[in-house]
Amino acid sequence: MTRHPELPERDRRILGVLVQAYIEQGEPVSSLWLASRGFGVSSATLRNVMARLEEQGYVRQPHTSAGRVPTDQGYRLYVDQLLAERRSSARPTPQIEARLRRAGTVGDMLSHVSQEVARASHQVGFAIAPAAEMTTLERLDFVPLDGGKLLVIVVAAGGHVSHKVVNPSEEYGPGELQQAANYLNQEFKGRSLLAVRRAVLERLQEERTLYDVLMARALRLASTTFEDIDVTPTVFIQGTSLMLDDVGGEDPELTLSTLRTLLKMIEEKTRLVKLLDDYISTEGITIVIGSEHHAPDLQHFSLVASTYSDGHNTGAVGVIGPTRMRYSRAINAVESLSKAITRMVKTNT
Amino acid sequence: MTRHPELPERDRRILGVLVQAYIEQGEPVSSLWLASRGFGVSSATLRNVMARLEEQGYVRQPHTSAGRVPTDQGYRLYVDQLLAERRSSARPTPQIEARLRRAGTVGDMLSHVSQEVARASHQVGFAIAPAAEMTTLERLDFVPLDGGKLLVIVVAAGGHVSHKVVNPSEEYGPGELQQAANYLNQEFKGRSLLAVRRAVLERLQEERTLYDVLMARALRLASTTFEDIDVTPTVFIQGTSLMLDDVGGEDPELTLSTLRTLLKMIEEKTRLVKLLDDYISTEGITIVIGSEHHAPDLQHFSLVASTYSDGHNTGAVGVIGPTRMRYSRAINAVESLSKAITRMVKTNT
DNA sequence: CTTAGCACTCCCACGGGTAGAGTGCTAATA
DNA sequence: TATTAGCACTCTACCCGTGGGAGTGCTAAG
Repeated sequence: MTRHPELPERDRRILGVLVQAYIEQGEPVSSLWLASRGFGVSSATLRNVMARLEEQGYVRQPHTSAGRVPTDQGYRLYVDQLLAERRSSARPTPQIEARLRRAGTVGDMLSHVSQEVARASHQVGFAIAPAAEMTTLERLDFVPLDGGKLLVIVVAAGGHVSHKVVNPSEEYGPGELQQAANYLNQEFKGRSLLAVRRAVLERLQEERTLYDVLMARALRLASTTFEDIDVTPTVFIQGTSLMLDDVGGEDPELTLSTLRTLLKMIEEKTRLVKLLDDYISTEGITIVIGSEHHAPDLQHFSLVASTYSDGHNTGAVGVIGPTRMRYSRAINAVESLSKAITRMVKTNT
Repeated sequence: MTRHPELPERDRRILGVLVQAYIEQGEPVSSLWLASRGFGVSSATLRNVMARLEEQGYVRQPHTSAGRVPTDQGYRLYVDQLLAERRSSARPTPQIEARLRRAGTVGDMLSHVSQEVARASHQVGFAIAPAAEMTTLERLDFVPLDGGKLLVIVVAAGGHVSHKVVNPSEEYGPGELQQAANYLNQEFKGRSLLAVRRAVLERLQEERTLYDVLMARALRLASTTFEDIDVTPTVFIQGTSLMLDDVGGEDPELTLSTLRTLLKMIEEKTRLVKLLDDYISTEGITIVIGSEHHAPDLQHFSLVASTYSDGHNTGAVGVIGPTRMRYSRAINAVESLSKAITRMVKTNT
């Protein structure tokens, strides 16, 4: 966890204070200011330390006669330190959980989660539902619509519901639809949607299927249903208006155009999902800072996220904000919400 | 439609050109510039006209020695003129409609619609689904979950699906759930959700209900289901990143903080819905410009919206942007998309 | 009613000059 | 060897005055 073993203890502490101060005040931190923070050394000494830190890439100067500002590497050390110290300070979640419990559906709950994590962290917050393809089938239903179309309702474990309209090539009577649903439910309940899809296709190939016309028709219906079962998980995002609070402010890095790219990414949520798929393989909190991102348009933003699991599938909660973000607050928010979700889905399932 | 009858024809034409120019260029329009636009009069005359227009409140000067800028009242006359001229220039929608047709569910389609209207108008676009309470019940389903909870799936006419988890006070066996669903479907299919809710409550009061225990239990279940059937329609919004394009620009009215309030409203979509409920009683295109809004935080924004209908219920499509918006483009976008939806839901139902 | 001419007003971009903050360096000190 | 006081240096941000220029309103003539 703790990289940077070469850095002397005192330098590290000073860097910590510096980063913290910059995060809070948004202005380059001067040696004089640091001296007033009770290190027991003079500003001159701190200047020496800062020069060293700069050489090593932890801080930089906006211009010659200005204080120091953390680099992404500096932030990195800071959050590593933060994470190392925290250990078990994992706050529970008092009344927020009650609010979540009131949500009717998983979707509702996650929508609230994204809102809460945004509020708590003062950043853009998001919550991602587990990928539908991995959840297990609970029940399948067909509802006939006008014009030969069918509404298919798929209920997955845990109360996830998805639906779509299909336009089958054959005609089905109402009774037959009922039968088909019964047959498919009986046959495939409890399997993952992905597995169902595979099984349906396999069985359609088998010879003996040919003898049972009804079954064959049911299977064909199922295959149209599952052919593109949504691979993109649902994403909830809240707090975008909070972004603008930072922009006018002190941070000159945070221009309108960078913000725009972030907003854009938020709109096409699929990108966010891909992003997280890349990073979040590990359990627990994941933090990606500024230039640590692969994508160049995220250079000025940091991500704090955590996975959650309902036993079978994993989703994610997190926040996105400027690199100069209150990491401790963000980490707390993300962790507590992620724990809250885990508890919710466990009791819910 | 055309208010402002007192304004002479020529003045009106000049105002039109002025507004158009300001919308496109974003800079105060000078008498000299107008003179170059072939009115056959000199700049001095135009100065006289502009002075008159200013007296009447159609334009104003940012400062003494600057050109004129339209006021909200000026924009109003401009769009009224625009709408009056348009008449039947209603463009159809060529390949966009094809894209919409690919959408699986109504929700998907509206999501695309909001995207398309945003793209076409270069503004924030939105699409609102008809209020669920007014659609008619097609089918009701209960799916038992763990822990005594129930997943209720409500299918409304046109393929709208909503679902929620309820925690009934009584226990229900799987067979009974099936029975209850059958009973309720048979009894209430085809009525509006609001009517169903009323009918359920009424019937619960009736004496004879007491004799049929199963029926009573079914009705109690239904009443928990419908007690808070979602009154807030679904809203889809896209194009928020486009907002930021304008902000850095020429328009000094458009500050970050006003933008923030707009973003906030977009996030709590309910406000948008209320707003539209207020304005959109009428059929056809509705336009609200700047200070015509009741809410003070919308003073700098304009709304261009249109309702659509599937025969029973009405939803809305529209865009929101700065008062200095390309109204003609916005109107075209909104109208064509609204027509497209209408056609879609008609063929879909 | 239109128009040429003209004086007037106000914005804005430019430049210089200065105060102040903060640094790096050097030399002295523990 | 690490710390510190002192000092010169650098850069920014701000203030202020100033001139050019754009655009107007007004007046008087057509």
